[in-house]
Amino acid sequence: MTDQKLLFENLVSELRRGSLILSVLALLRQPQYGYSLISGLEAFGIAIEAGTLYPLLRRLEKQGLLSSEWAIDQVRPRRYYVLNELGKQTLTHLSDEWQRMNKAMDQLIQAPSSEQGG
Amino acid sequence: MTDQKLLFENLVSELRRGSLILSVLALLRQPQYGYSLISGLEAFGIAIEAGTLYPLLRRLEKQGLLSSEWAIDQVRPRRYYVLNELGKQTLTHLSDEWQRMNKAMDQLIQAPSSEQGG
DNA sequence: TTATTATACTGTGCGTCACACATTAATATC
DNA sequence: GATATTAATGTGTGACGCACAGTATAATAA
Repeated sequence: MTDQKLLFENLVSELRRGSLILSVLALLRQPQYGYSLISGLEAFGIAIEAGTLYPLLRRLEKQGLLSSEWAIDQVRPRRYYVLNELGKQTLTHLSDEWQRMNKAMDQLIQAPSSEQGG
Repeated sequence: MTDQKLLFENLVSELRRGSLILSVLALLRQPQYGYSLISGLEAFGIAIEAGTLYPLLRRLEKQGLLSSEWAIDQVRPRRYYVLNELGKQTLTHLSDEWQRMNKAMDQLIQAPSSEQGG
């Protein structure tokens, strides 16, 4: 891979970074286990590494946004995560913030350069 | 500040993080100096710390997306930054990626929870 | 004379992502 | 029956980048 491609990949990583948590929270309105989250997000075109997701889930649980439990009555043992009350509130707040940022970014990107600066 | 507020601020930071570079690049289609970027972004509702911006500008220049020069013929010496060719291309690519992510996030957030999982 | 605004910069700490790795078992393939 | 792939969950380390708290200077405004 060329330097420029590496640079661009890096910038995209950084861009994606912020939205990771929000997308995970959004999916977790319904109970999900790690592996299903990965494929679920991928179906939406959002890539997340297992080594990123699992620590993230633990962190979010530690911060009190999720609760989790093992389901052993399935083909394979799975640990299900789901939003709790604080998690739902946080999702709402973060969504609002996202929408807000979104409008700002749209204006910024689509604003003709000539109207900037000055 | 309460723990929960701190937590939320932290999550918002993380959310904002990805879009910082994109918004800076977008403004830099026109020559800008650091301080004008800060106020310019603030006018769009995007907060960025001076201690975040200046290292970012230097990094982007080092990565070959910007060029900069001092303007000493003004009331105060200012260092102007502007996108170069690679920077413009990068901005285009990142914007596309942003739009893509955006659609995905919209679907994720607005999708009724009942259609998820399973 | 003091406070505020304008302007640029640095150093350090902390949080978080990505990558590589480890582990186990159910399927699918040969 | 042996081998590969998929399903599933984790850990440890490195590197990167933001935020915060500073430093510094000078032009304005009070």
